[in-house]
Amino acid sequence: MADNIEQSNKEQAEGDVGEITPKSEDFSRWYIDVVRRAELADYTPVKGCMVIRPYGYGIWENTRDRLDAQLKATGHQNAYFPLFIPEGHLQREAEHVEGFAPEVAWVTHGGNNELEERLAIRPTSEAIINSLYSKWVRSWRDLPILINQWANVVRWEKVTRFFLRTTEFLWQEGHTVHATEEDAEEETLRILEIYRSLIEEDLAVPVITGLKSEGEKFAGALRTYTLEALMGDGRALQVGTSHNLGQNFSKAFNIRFEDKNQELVYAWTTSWGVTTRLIGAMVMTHGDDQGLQLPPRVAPYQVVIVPIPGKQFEETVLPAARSLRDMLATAGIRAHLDDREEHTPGWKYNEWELRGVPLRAEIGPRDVKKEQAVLVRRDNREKAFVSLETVTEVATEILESIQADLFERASTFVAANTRTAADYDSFKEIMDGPRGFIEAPWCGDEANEAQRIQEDTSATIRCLLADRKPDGGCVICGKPAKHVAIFAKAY
RNA sequence: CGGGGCGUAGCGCAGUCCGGUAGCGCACCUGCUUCGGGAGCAGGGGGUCGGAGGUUCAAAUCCUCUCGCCCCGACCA
Repeated sequence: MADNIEQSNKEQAEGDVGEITPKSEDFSRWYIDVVRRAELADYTPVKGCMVIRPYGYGIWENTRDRLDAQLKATGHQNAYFPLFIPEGHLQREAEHVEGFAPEVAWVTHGGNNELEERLAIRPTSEAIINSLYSKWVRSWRDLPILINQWANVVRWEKVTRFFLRTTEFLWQEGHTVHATEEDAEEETLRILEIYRSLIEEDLAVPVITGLKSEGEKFAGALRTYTLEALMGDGRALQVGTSHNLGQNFSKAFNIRFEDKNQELVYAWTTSWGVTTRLIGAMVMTHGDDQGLQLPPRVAPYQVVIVPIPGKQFEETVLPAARSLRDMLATAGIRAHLDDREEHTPGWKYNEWELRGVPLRAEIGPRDVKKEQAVLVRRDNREKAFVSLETVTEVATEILESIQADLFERASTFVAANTRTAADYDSFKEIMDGPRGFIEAPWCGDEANEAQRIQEDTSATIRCLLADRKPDGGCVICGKPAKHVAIFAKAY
């Protein structure tokens, strides 16, 4: 007993570093520790709902701005639809209601009066948006309609986790209407590619893209395309979906138009979304035992400047640090000067590494004399002494290099954890061991085979590789395979 | 929603078995000295022990109920 107390006192005496559980010891705890210590999010008095704190929200704003620009560039416009959906509207598409029913939150009263018709708090907006589209679409000349909405949605989840699954979350949802099936399919794939570039190039999170199986597709969709990322604990995380809804919703909501042949026909619709879950994916992909690691393109601060105190601090070092900040800002770099007097430089180094700032600039009395700054990378701690004359160019280059290296490192991990399984025994062995992605041929039998594999191994079909032809028999039953599937245990 | 664990100062915990005026480290406040990898000394402030009932002269501690969080399983971005 005395030993335990001594032990715990010793650990405490070593400082705050121990506040983050090592990644290898307990991945889930590590994730929660990083999210809280980096001040991305915190718990609230509302069960299942988190607050996204300014630093975390800054990441979301940068992510959002990048995606928004891409959507605008491809002809989409933003709009805003009601938070409430009348119950009758939600029920118009049968599969859709059934899919979402268990997780809808209902408004039953306005003030003290019970409502005649309950209002759903949107779990997604197909129902409300498509009902309006039916008013707006008359002629082929009205198409396509390309609308996106940035909004919050609510899904009554039983188990929640910061960013990955919360009762309320932020997202964008695009809803488009097209004249032909080909146009709708083209839109669905165009968005998939925009998502891929956002997630891989801006968030530096590698993904596998593909088609959802019938059992996993969006409720009411004809086809669902997905982007799947692999987390450090060997589990897959769906980070975006793009749905070709076919004519299911246009029929349910009566979206018809007169085509060039003067025929009244149903339109083709799509919907697609990414959420604040992207932040969780990024944390888990790049973080380490020191804490968070942010890709420069979405980091709220790309460079943090830590001035080193000494004699004549106010007269020499501090002005130099301010001027460095201004130079970086002028060059378009998001730079933050940490001029707090209550912390030592060493403390600040640790703090900003924990918060994932990609690049640190130190400037002290010696640097002022030499007219230089010291640049230190968060990812590998590589140090560079750089003349103030070229510091913005060098910093820009290093940030680009960090962006590329983060993606590279993550890709190496995914490649090392993507395995093929020739037979069911080796499949089970992988899922018992390191998990990760398993690529294997699959016969397409949902009811029996896909369920069996989940019961046996807890893996599910994450996606079907659209451009790959299977050779050999189904990994589960041995019957002729129809698809090459990616299996994994999902979040 | 089932199984397990945890709620004591901002954070991490001890104290609970065996009831008796709530403690430690870090953080915070004041002052001085410091500052190139989580500074030192001195002084100081802060807690309805998750919540509600109950037992008792007396409850963080015992009993009942309840809420929240975490982990593992079944459903979802």
